[in-house]
Amino acid sequence: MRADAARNLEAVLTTGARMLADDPGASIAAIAAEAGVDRRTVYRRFASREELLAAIYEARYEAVERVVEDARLREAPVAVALHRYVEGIIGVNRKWPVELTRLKADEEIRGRRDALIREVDAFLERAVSEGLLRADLPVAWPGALLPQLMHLASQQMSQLTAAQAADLVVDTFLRGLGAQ
Amino acid sequence: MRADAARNLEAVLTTGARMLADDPGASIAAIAAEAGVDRRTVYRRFASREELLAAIYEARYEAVERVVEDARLREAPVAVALHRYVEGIIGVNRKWPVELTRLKADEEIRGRRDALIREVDAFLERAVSEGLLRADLPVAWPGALLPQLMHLASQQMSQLTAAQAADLVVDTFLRGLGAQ
DNA sequence: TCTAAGTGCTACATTGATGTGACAGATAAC
DNA sequence: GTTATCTGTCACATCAATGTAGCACTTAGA
Repeated sequence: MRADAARNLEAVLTTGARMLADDPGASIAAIAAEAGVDRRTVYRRFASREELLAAIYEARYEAVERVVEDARLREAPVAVALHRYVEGIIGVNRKWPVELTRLKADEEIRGRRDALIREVDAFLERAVSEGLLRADLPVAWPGALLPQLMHLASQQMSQLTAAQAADLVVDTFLRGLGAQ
Repeated sequence: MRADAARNLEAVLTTGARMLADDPGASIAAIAAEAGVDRRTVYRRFASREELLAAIYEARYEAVERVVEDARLREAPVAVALHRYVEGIIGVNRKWPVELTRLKADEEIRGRRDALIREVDAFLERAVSEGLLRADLPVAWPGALLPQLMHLASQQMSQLTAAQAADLVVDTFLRGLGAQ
């Protein structure tokens, strides 16, 4: 692929992620314009809107999978792994802010998503069994809360670096906002 | 208004809130079908899609305002007011799960929204000054976190009553998920 | 029972987004 | 400088959703 074509492709993907996160109904024309290319150029790369979305999700998943791998959720000390995971995901959220839940579930993507969820769930169970997390709460709660916290910090605390935002998220996750 | 018309109107509003929360691009035809009425019936009540959305937002705002009022955020003991507020909002979230942020900001609605935010922010400041909340975190953080927590509990913990979900939210908000 | 209010249905015009075709011009890579 | 690649533009077909119209039918409320 020619270098300018690669640049345009990258611009379309990241711009698309940003705009679709803001408005899931954003048109391809609007995304193309914002990315500085013609609508037709997008259609040359992606046969349909569906395919563009899939490519964006794919890009995000790849980034998330790399973060999970680097965090070594199975072996590293839980506190260390947690912080590394959170910091990594905040970075991903900022580059690929697209919301995944409304995905029309390509079978293969769904499988990868489930695998990631299982990985993180297993990690959280380890955190409970090693005494980092409380054991007196609904099992689904930590796994649901953590992504929300990371999402929130990624968006609202945009003046913080990913590392600082991760400090805040981990601190909030473990200690809450109550005094003492 | 005739009683059956009022029933239909109510069904359109609540069904619309539910479907739009799930998919912001849901068509009026789909909402009408799900609510068990004809598309044309919706257009008789609301001149445009815009107006239907405004009516749904309006309904949600009214419910939120009632909750804020009942919680007596200015006078009641902070711990009591917090729990009452959280429980009330979780109830509202469940009846009117629509996401407000993407609203096209009718001027009057925007004003009411800002007033609500100010009210809650002032309450959270009081909670800090009375020693319920930590003072060593970014000021915007608690105000951003609390709605997310309530949203999460409303959706994910659907098996809990509003009161139980509020217990969970308040406990998480104040203590976090860390052991000890 | 009567009547006005409300609804469902069929049909139609309009708009905006999607997706495709052909071609001339630009530019990265050699 | 040459060439294969990539792009922008004009044009067109299609499709789904929005919004409107008239008419026959149903039903709540007196």
